[in-house]
Amino acid sequence: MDRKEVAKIFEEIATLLELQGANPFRIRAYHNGARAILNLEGDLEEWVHQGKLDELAGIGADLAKKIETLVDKGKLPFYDELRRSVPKGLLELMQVPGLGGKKIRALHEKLGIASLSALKSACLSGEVEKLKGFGKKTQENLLDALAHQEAYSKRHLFWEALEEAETLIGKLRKIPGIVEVEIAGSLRRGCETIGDIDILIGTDDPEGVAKKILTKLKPSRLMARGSAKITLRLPEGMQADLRFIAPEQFGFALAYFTGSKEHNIRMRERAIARGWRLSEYGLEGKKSPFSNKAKAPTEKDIFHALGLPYIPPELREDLGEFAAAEKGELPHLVEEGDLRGAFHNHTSASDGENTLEEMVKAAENLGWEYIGISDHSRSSFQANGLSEERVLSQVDKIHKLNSSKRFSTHIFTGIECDILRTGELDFPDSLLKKLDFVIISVHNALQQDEKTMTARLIRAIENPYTTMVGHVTGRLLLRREACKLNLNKVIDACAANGKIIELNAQSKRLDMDWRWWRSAKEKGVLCSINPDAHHTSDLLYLRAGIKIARKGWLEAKNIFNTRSLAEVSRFLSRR
DNA sequence: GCCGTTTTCGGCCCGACTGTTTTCAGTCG
Repeated sequence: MDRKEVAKIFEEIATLLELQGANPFRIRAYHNGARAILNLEGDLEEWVHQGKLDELAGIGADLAKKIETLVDKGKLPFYDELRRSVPKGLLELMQVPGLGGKKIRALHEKLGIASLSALKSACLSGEVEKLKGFGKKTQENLLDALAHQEAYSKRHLFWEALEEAETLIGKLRKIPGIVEVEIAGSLRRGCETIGDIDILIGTDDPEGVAKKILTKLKPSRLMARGSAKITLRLPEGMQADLRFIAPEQFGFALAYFTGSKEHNIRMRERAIARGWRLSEYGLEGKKSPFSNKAKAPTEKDIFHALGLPYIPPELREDLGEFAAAEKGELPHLVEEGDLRGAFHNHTSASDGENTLEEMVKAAENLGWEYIGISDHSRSSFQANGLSEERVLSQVDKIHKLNSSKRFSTHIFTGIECDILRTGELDFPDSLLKKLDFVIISVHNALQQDEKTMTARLIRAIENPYTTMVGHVTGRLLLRREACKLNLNKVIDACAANGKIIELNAQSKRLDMDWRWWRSAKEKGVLCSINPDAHHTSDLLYLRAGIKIARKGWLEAKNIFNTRSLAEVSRFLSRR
């Protein structure tokens, strides 16, 4: 059983316990346990067999035992028993916004409700509003939630949420009375998918500003409206939380609403250890460094007060940032301006929408020193993959363009070469050696089992002409799971063979996942942030790639395309 | 169920909002 399955079972246990009305801290322990497993470095099986599980923060003797049982036996009697004791339909009720363990228990005990359809009928017949603790409004809200369940529980791609949020911010900045506006929440932390957009607004007049916002934005639905926050649904369908805060408290609120929740808990614990109380409004208590209200503290000031250097938002996941900060070992994260070009760009020769010249022109406009062109290889016929002859003719064209000096951006010749089922590459070495670089990618037979897929990739990585691995797991966010793969072994193979791993910045991919980059970097594997562009506008995806690279603790020196044209040329010619 | 410079028991982050209540419970992040 792999880490994802174990984590999923722990999450389900937490939900089942909630339905049973268990101790909330016990429930939290299972959530934390799931998170710890999902984020551990290396192989879960190795951790189990070395008996080191309880070294992980959040895993104690009991959870370690349960993980061992799951990994070794593939099942857990405690979990099976728990599932038997809770009616199956109650789990799906937990997905309904507004329903938690206690309300569901009441619905089940008093009305025998154990499914979404039973809940709907009970609401329609008016039975629900008669229950103690429920009422007419609750019943209406439940019906509304049931009707829109799919839309309301939907998550969004980072890139789409970012575009939406930036448009929103643009509108907000024009509203009088707003002193400061910032994106907070998971979007600011650079998470790959986003539930809702969190915006923090600094103002002395929350009432007046809220009114102006509601008139101007015309939300399709107002979900909540209080004095400190409004929650609304934007016309485009995304949910936004707008929170108001006095300008002098902005730093506290920004830190708080950026999260993550787990990071915040650690921050508050640090405050308590120093005899203070930290909240979104301030740091209070005797000898608080901020008792003098002369100057509004920034996030940096708050970290300093708690004995820490500034921790960038992308790292605030309680995944080791505190330990690193205390040792002065926080990474100096890569920044947008560090990139000098990128690889993995398609043209209309295969399935891109723009010609070679248009792509190079767009790169030049962005100030890139170089651009790598890599159309699909012949087996990707669905993407109009190139034959050997067409590759050679494109290479010829690029050489002529380079020597013509028509563009200030240098063009590298390349290919996105299919990895066939066996791990063989789609083109013979005789062709691959004529190219500046080779990206190897899996585009078919994604269903292979873990062992086969891992061996397939490693064989392709060992080809001497391979430069880098493209979208390594093949996942499509919110649509298709990653293929079954032992990433740990793939990373080791790249380290052993001096191969680069791509961080595919395409908004739907963001692959390899940020959780793996720290260990890749420690093993000395280079990252190339690539847009996988099929249109000139896709080159901008690099912004998302940078965010994910930062989330993976990467520095400029870990990233291939922060290097100069001369350095990159030297590296590529060594193949 | 986890955890420990307040250490093997007794804590566990903290506030906003809604809807049901008439001071608070439940849910959410």
